[in-house]
Amino acid sequence: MAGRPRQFDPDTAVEKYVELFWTNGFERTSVDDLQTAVGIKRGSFYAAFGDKNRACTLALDRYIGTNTAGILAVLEAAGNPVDGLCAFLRAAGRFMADNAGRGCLFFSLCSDVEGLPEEVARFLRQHEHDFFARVERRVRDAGKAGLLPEGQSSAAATSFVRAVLFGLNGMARVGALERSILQAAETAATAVHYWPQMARASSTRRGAALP
Amino acid sequence: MAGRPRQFDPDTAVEKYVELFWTNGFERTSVDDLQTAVGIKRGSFYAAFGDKNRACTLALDRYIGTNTAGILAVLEAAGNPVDGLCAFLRAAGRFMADNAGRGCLFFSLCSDVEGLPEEVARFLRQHEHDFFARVERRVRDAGKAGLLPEGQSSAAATSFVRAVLFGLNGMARVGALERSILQAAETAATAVHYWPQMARASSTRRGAALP
DNA sequence: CTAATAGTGGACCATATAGTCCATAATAGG
DNA sequence: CCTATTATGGACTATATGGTCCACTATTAG
Repeated sequence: MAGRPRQFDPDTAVEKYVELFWTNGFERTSVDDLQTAVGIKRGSFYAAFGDKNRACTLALDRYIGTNTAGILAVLEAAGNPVDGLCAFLRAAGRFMADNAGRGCLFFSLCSDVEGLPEEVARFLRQHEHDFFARVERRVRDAGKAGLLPEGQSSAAATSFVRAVLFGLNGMARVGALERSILQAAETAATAVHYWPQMARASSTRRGAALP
Repeated sequence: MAGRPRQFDPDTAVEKYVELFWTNGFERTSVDDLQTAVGIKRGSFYAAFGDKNRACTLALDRYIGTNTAGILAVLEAAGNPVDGLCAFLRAAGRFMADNAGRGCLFFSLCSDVEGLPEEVARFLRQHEHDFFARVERRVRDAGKAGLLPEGQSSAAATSFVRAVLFGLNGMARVGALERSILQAAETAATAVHYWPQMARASSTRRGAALP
């Protein structure tokens, strides 16, 4: 097969795209930005990547393969599921603190999924589902070991973890201090650690029962 | 003072702006949307509101005066600070669950503050600061009563609450189930309830100490 | 050397956007 | 009634955007 060889490396291009989408979000990253970051022109960009949505999806995929996968590895590394969850929350805190101002590309795009093109949105929803399925697996293990708050489903406990992760991301994005982010993660981890000692409902509770 | 009378009510216009910015965010709400929602033309819009940034700030101010203030009232209503914090978290959960897909206008804009025009960003930062100052006041009260996790600063505990709130918002925006959001809030509230019984560091901890 | 193939630059297009301008219309005070 | 004053419609501008097109160029297989 003949043809003129590409004059840029699509792989390192995607790396730059990760950076752009991460720092500026989907809408505020223009095709122009994508071109100039790689030093190519429109023709080359569209030939290589199809369109902005695909470029974003590729960037996301790359991002997940590096950063997100790394955090999930922490979740699954520890022998004890509760230790895994705690280490996971702390690692997430560390990560968010290290990315003050922008947080996590994956969670940030997820938080804005309603406003994204369907193609990107589908990709995100799929991966968000998979991500928390892995969290829930770990939480279920904790449940089998009797380490969840009394009477609480693993779905409920997973929801808490999900909220904390989205929350740490939000904090990073509002520009919270590194220390605040780490403290929040730490407090969440401590709570998880104490799950086995928590009863589900307290006498002062107001809300209705939640299975 | 003479002059042609306005043919629309700026107050109800702002109400519609709240709805628009809340549902679509800042960028995805165009000046055109703002016009047509009120049934006015460009001249009238700019004469009445100045520009898009001011319209957004007005909408935010209105939103805070109704929704945000309402939630803060829950925080401060209960006699016991811990009960206040728990009720506050549950109320936030309820609110987010009731606003699946869009969450809270205030927190959502905060989470995107880096990408907003400076005028709006300043307004947001100011109010975010005030908001959590009020939370922290309540947390400090809890601290005085010895109700924080052992050795944990009120700043740290406040950060946790902050993360949970941003997290509930994120969950609402990813389209989490109503039940998941409520469960997350409930689990967080339970954790707060158990603060007095938590020691700060556990033997299995890894992270460095955080004052 | 030649032809088929694939990449490149950059002009071009349609559309959307925030914001300006101004002639016209509707008031209230004199 | 007249005039100063304010609001209105809507044309207009400048700019940015995602995306298409195509003549041109650099390859390699034969």
